[in-house]
Amino acid sequence: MMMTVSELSKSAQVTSDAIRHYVRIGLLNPRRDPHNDYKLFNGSDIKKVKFIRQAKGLGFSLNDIQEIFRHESQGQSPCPAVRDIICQRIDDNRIRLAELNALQHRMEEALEKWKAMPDGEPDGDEICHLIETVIEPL
Amino acid sequence: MMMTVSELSKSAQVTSDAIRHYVRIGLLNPRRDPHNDYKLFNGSDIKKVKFIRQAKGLGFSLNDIQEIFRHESQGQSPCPAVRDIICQRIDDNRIRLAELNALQHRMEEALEKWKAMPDGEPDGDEICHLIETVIEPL
DNA sequence: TTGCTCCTCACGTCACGTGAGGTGGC
DNA sequence: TTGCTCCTCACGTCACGTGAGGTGGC
Repeated sequence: MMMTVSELSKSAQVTSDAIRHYVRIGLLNPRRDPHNDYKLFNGSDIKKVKFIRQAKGLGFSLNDIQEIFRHESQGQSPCPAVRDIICQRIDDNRIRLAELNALQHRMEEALEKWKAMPDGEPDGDEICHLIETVIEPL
Repeated sequence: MMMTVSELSKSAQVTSDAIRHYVRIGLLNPRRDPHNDYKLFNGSDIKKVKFIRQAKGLGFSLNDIQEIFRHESQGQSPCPAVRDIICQRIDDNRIRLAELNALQHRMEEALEKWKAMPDGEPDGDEICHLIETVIEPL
């Protein structure tokens, strides 16, 4: 049951370009049709791509996933690394969320403040008074 | 009052690499010392870099800022474009925040669930049962 | 011959950071 | 000569998307 790029992409619900990308970086290693050099995937590749989707949905990067696959191919349990990585991603994302929330507040406050302000014409002194009147985040 | 890269970077509170990057993409156009080819900035460049910092803090990209500078150099008010851009960024960021919040919940739920689960050894069937037992986001 | 899918480069994205290799002034 | 700052490439980051130019099978 060998399949081509587009067949795999349909089975696993990702784009063909994503599949090609995964091959490029070594996440998938399909055999080749000796006649036309087409990539040939098997059932294990479907499982891998579905796994990639799940792991990405949990915040794992393709590099993280590479490492999980390496553990597996060496007969080691990836689970300890997986627990470590997700803890790191949770912390990272908490910081990211705080930053983006702060940004959202700054943007909304600015927009509100600007409602009462006219557009300014360039006067050689200010670049854009709307932006320059906003209090700095730091 | 001409200044070098590092002098400007100190006055404007950004790294020298950032200054060099802004020159590279044309946000700044310093004169050159004919003797040693050093970049020479003036007072207007300090104002520009400070403006860049403020605009970035409000969610504007360097491309957005390029456009604001273009308006200004053509004697047009950048304000209408600035209002449009920030509305777009507010909407974009709202979506991004919702995504990252959902991701945070998924990650925290997974970590919680995994506390009651043992590490698994590779069995040729599963890649990592921790990840594979998590419900998919879609 | 026409369509469809497949292939491989190679560049673009965003805002820098980071070597590598070399220069001018004290 | 030694240190310090400056300079210009040019690559790396993250996960693909997007042409460009070409091939095999119906």
